[in-house]
Amino acid sequence: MQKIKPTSDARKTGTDLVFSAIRQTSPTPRIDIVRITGLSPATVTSITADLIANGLIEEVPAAKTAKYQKRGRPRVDLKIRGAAHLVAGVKLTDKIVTVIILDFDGARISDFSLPTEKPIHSSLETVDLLDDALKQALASANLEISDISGVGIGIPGIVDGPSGYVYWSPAISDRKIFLQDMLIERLEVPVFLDNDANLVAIAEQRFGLGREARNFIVVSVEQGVGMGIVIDGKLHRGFHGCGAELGHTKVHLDGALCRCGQRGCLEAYVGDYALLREASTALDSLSGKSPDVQMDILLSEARQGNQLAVSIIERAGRMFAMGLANVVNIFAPELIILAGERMRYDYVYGGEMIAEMKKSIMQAGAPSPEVRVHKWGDLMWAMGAAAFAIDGVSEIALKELN
Amino acid sequence: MQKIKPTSDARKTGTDLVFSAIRQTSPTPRIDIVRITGLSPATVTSITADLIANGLIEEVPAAKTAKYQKRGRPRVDLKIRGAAHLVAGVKLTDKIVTVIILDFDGARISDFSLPTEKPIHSSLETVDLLDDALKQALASANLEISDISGVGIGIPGIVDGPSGYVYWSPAISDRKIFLQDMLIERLEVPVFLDNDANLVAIAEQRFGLGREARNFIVVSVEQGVGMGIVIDGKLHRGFHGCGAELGHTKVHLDGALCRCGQRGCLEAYVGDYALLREASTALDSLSGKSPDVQMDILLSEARQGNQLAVSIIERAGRMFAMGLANVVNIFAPELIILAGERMRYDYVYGGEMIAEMKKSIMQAGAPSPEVRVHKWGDLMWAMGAAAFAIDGVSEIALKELN
DNA sequence: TATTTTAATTTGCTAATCAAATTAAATAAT
DNA sequence: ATTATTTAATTTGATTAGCAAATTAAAATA
Repeated sequence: MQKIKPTSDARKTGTDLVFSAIRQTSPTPRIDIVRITGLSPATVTSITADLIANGLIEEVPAAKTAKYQKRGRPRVDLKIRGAAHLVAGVKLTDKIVTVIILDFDGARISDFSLPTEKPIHSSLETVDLLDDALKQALASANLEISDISGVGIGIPGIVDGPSGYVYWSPAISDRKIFLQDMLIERLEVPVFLDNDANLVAIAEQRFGLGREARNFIVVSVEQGVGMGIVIDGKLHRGFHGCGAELGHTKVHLDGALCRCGQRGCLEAYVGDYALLREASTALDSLSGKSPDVQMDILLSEARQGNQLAVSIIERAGRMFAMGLANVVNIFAPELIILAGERMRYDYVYGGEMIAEMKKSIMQAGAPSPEVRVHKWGDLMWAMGAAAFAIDGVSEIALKELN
Repeated sequence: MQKIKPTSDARKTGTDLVFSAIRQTSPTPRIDIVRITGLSPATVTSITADLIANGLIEEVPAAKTAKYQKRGRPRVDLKIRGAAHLVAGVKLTDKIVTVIILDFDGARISDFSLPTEKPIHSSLETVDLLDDALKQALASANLEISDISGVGIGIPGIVDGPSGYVYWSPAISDRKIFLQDMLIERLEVPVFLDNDANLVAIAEQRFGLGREARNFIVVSVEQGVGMGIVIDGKLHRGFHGCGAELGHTKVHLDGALCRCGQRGCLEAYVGDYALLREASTALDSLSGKSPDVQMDILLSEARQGNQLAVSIIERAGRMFAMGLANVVNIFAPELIILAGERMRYDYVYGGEMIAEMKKSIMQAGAPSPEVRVHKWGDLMWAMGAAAFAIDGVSEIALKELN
């Protein structure tokens, strides 16, 4: 006759609910938490007291900008207690290792970067490299490894996030490595590893434009085209844990050759090397220059109206629109975030591309997603890694909270 | 100091957990439910007693095929009590309305179909038509509408499942209609409306190949190409509630014209009309025949080795593979179910297509999804609608369980 | 100074759930 | 046949997450 509730692991406890509500709306009074979580005021009082006692959150006596509160007992805002933990976020690319140190509330403590000596390292060298970069970053901020509660690491390639297993990465010479385990052993702190594009999505969710959306995708362009998918507030990684491969989505049957060996991949039309491949046969001015310079030339030629350059860029934009439209047709997010640091990818982020994409969505009256461009600074990727670490550390902290 | 759990709506209560565990593993003893749900034996006893008392489940004294149980008190299997409720599933197409009646356990009670007089109806006529078909189906099984606890209805087009709002359907002349509300008013039973492809996915999840998977996609081919996505055991509908549009995924920039008005849609390469469009310019034998007959001719020509027919079919298969690979690259499901009734779509379901698709997935060592073909009978679509109704009725029943 | 208003806390209870002990129903061992 | 063993299910008694209702807190307004 009696009714029953479970204590199963997957389900969120009240404490988790409250904590993530606070994290989402940062300085927020208890009544708002009541509204967000649906818990009773009594319960919220009890839980928040517990969290404060454990140092995970704190009251900020300064009430919020008066706003709609005219009279009555003033609200007391709650926020994540930054001092509770420090985390590091590390981004590995072929050229540079970037490290950022954030407090538990996401405030930047310091950042650091270290150029790599060569583009590809073995897994052992990678561990050395990351260890080295982290230690230097800590030293420059007068910190020690023991001050850090967790390290998030984003690397390009095919990575199984939950297990920290790397199938393949363009920055690492060997394949199928348990990189997370190797790093945990070396660094002696909790390490959270994932594909870099996934981590950018987490950064958008925590600190960026994804704070209010529960279903969105983040497309990030660096060398390749990366994508992170957030469904129902949760990063979707697919069953093998590796997330999505927008760059290797096919946009043309038997199309252009991609560096992955397949044909017709989106990346083979919009990646730097793909553009230069076309441009080099048409623009003499490129010969002998480095790829970066070549790209600059191509883009400035296009801006100045060189028809050839324009047509190359335009086609890339249209292909990109097509790839994006496919994601929308399949997934129907409420929001698409185009996140990136480089202004030079104008052709990708431009209004024309977005218009083209919207034209390619099967609509028949259903609302189409909002598209927003987020031009982060160059620490975007490391921020994502750090955000991931904060998530991981939070989980541990809440579990230990007993 | 005290720890707190929520009663929020979204979260599953123990009763929900137990009920869905039983539904998934059908005749199953209590200890297995203990293992599946993680609840304690005491709790399972209590909850199942409650469910039995309310008539939603029942004990089946005949123990399971002895198997691994050597001695000890014999297990008592539990299953959904079929007699608890009856539901109807209705599938609307331009040619026919199919109705199936299932009991609460998914056993077929009867089925019925009614050809439509014209391919497109107004929304009011559609309500009449569905009402009529349902009533006739009930009559033929000696049932009345009051015997039915819910009706699931699958229609093609852009449908917001949760709200039962139809943006557009090829079978209905007017747009933007609150069809579910209209039907509830007319039929006076709970009505659950959704896109037909989504409902096939639910059927696979409940009765078919998706019973053991938590992340899978179901691709169903009828006139168009439909897809249902199940993520984490839940149907993914996207934020506008309309599910995925695989058929209007773009596989060619500025490609073939689709009946949706856009260019390069997958459907414009693999749909019947697309194949016939090509074939009619090349195969004289087609002229003057009806589309169905034309398709039969085309396919039999291809089987007999007519190179022209073969090349048309082959290209469609490759395009299909490309569209499917894109879904895999984006979603990474563990299982792809190709569900359909018609043998004639061999070219779609064939091993070559699957091989082609697997070649087009970005892998680098990550496991690729299993592909399974499920050739249902012609009641597949109605079964899906009925499965959806069972879900809906279950939810209501559990909520009322006080 | 009293009243109103809103936020937060306290108090006391309810119900979901579990741990541990017990009973049930079978097989295996003596 | 009787007893021991094994596994399934139930009962008993406690625990605790969470709520409703009452209370206190801290402000603005009358």
